[in-house]
Amino acid sequence: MRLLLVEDEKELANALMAALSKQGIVIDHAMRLADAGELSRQNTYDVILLDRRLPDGEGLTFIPTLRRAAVLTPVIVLTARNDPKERIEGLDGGADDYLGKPFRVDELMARVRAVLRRPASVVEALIVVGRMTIDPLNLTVTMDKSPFDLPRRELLVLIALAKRQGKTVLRSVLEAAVYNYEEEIKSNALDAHISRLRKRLADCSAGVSVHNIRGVGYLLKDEV
Amino acid sequence: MRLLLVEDEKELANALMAALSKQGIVIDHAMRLADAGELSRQNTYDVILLDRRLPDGEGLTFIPTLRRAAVLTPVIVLTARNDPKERIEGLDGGADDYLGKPFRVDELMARVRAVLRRPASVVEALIVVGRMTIDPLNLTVTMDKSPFDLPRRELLVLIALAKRQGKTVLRSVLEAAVYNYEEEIKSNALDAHISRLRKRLADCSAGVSVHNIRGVGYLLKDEV
DNA sequence: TCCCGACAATTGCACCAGCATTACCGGCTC
DNA sequence: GAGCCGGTAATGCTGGTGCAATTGTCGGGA
Repeated sequence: MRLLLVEDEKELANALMAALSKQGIVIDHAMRLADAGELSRQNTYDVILLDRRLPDGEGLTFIPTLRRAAVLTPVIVLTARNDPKERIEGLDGGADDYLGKPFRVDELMARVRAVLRRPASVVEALIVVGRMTIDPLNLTVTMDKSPFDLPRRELLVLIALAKRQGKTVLRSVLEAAVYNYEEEIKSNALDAHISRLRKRLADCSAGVSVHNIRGVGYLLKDEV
Repeated sequence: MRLLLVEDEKELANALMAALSKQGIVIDHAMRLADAGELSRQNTYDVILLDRRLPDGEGLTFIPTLRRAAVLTPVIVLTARNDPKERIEGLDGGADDYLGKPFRVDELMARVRAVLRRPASVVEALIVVGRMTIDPLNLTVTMDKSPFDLPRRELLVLIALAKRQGKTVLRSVLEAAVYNYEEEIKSNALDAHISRLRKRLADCSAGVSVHNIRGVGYLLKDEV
């Protein structure tokens, strides 16, 4: 097994490397995000262990970078920043697991094993629907090849719907897609976005429409 | 999303159910392992939340039981037993995640989402009957490959029947499939749903029909 | 064969949760 | 301060669902 450790505290890193290599695990060690990026381009890892506080930035930003490069390796975030809010940020930032420091090496190993049990995740490609092409990674939409700008929240709704194009998306999933779990939604903000999005799509005759499944959620459909 | 909560502390269970059902999540609640087993046989869940200390045994033993029955639903263990040793036991026991009590509901939700991000159980069987294809996991029905929308309760009836296609489904089982075990039914609500479902299936000439076995239950049959 | 009681099917009705739309307004940016 | 974005709330609307009354069907016993 090959593992990438992104961690700037030398002591911890060395301890980990000592412990893990005893178990036959190959470890590459990066102290900075830049190095980590380089390494991950050159090698294929089974797991990435990622510290959040790094000399050249917040570790979490590394996850989107990876995914954009179609690297699906599971990421476990290791960090002292371990209150619930931070953990939620981490998980929703794309981490597969989140482990607060200090931790025991054998717990870490257990989590590594748990993460590896999971089947690999999918790559997200471009989604074509109606006259639109949607890039969920770069958060862009083009319409007949020319850029199509949307307000941020409407964009997020559209992307969430497009990702499961033709299938119903639960209302709660949409909410999760549009809102940080901190900012809770009062009132019908989501409905308002849907309504505005619909109007916009209709105005441009985008070739798609948003349908409602009462009591369940919404779905995006190609128009016939 | 459908979720099985296995937890014997009523207070916690109620709080969770209140919070989660607001997010459009359907929750079934079991207080004992035995009930959990029964429920998991009758339904397909997206996630299982599992307490360890249960009146009829250690919760962890439930995981092998599930896997042996080829149920791949991810399991998140919730428990007060939260020292590292216990956590390792949990994760190596097959849990996909492990969350110590007390926890915040939004952290739980974040972990649920993290676990669901993997498109794991795509393996789930689709049920084909007549011109319809029924996906009991996503609660969707397609008819000749185009989506076929049904009211929620009728959908649940149809799925329950389809799962035992050609075999009789007890009236009581149907009721359990459609209603939370809390909300009891007065009158003949179930009959009404059956009636409406029949009408709808006939109108679309779906190629299936719902038969009654007097005094016992109903069954779904391919039309000849 | 007919009758009767029990169970099942159907349908109209009424209620209300959930949805759609729109106007308004505060905040942010340029 | 003009304009866009986005959250809130008021309003009207719709469709799903529970209920009950009515009608239909089955099957056993006289």
